[in-house]
Amino acid sequence: MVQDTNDVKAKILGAAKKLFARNGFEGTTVRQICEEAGVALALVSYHFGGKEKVFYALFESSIPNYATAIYTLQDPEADFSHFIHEFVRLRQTEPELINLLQQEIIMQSPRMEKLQAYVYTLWKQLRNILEAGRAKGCFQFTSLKQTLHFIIGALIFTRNVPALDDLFETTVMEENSESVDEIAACTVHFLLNGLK
Amino acid sequence: MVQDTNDVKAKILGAAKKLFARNGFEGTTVRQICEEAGVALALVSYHFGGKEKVFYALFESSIPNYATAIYTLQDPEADFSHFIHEFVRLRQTEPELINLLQQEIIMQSPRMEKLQAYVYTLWKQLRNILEAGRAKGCFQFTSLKQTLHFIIGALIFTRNVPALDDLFETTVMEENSESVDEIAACTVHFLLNGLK
DNA sequence: GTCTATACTTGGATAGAC
DNA sequence: GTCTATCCAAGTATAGAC
Repeated sequence: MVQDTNDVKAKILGAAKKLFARNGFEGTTVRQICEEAGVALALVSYHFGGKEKVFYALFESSIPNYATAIYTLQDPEADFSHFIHEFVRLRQTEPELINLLQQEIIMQSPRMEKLQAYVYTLWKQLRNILEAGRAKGCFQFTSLKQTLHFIIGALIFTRNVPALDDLFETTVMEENSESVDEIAACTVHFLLNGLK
Repeated sequence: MVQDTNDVKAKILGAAKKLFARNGFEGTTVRQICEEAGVALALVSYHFGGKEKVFYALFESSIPNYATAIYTLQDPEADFSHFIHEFVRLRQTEPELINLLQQEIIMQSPRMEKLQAYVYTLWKQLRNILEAGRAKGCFQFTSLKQTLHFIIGALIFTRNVPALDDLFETTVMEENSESVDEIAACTVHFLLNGLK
């Protein structure tokens, strides 16, 4: 596989990531992707075998590398903090991908079937941490299901939401350009308190 | 306007709500809507003037009636609790609508422009409550922006997510069939702790 | 007001030249 | 490997009968 091939494939993936995140899978056309990527229409089919294959290729490259951390569950609070930090980092690194994933989850799209495996291991870790914490007495909550929904919802909800920007128009510049670690620390603090 | 007209319009709205929530605006066809509603293809255009008008009609009926509560901000904790209860009730009453709204928000769809007004008043209330609580010292948080994102994310994230159901397969039946008030109380508890 | 049939547009995928 | 031109399926909206 020569260099040019990788260039084109990467350009298509980049364009698709941007457009899928913004307009959804159905709302994005192959023509848009190719125009954004600056390549001919036929190349999506040639390199990937169709629009849907491009979609899956987006996740195959990024997500599996993420959920590799092993949690001992000896110190659930530390594990929780680590998990949140990792997720916030992923969300900052790949906002479009998280955005897209969120769409597919709430739509219960037919594509979720193949994405399920990635997502499951991710949230299974979180569930294990929560249960270990409850057993050890450092977390208190009545409904595991509700608690998981709170946390996942708070984590996955995209930060780049113009519809919310209006809410900050009159605010003093108190919190612009926060670093990943600051955001993660803030998130851990909020969620950990919720578990008391 | 005779009764039959309302019946057909209601059937179309019901079908559209269900399908939009599940497949998104772009992922839903007028043919699907009409088939689901059991009416002829032409009637969407006849009664509403097109697919997009059906979409807006869905929100015009439900959302404005919601955001009418007035908050005095004398007791931010009580206001917060009331706000959460109202939202949880809305989410339980109109899960498809919240689902759809969430999609449109995170996609930053072109339709959000017309929905913005509804959404803005809703979250402006929440923002006011948070700021009042911070001023009075009953809420502590560093970033208003992050905090709003946590709460909105936790609230708006759909509860009916098959992709998450697998996470509960081995759980004992600890928390099935929770009532609206139970869920709301649980939510208030979690989020209020996060604000300490 | 509701139906069937159809016009018109757009989308995904491919054929074939280079 | 990449392009242009084209095919075919599916979409929205409308015309016209009832």
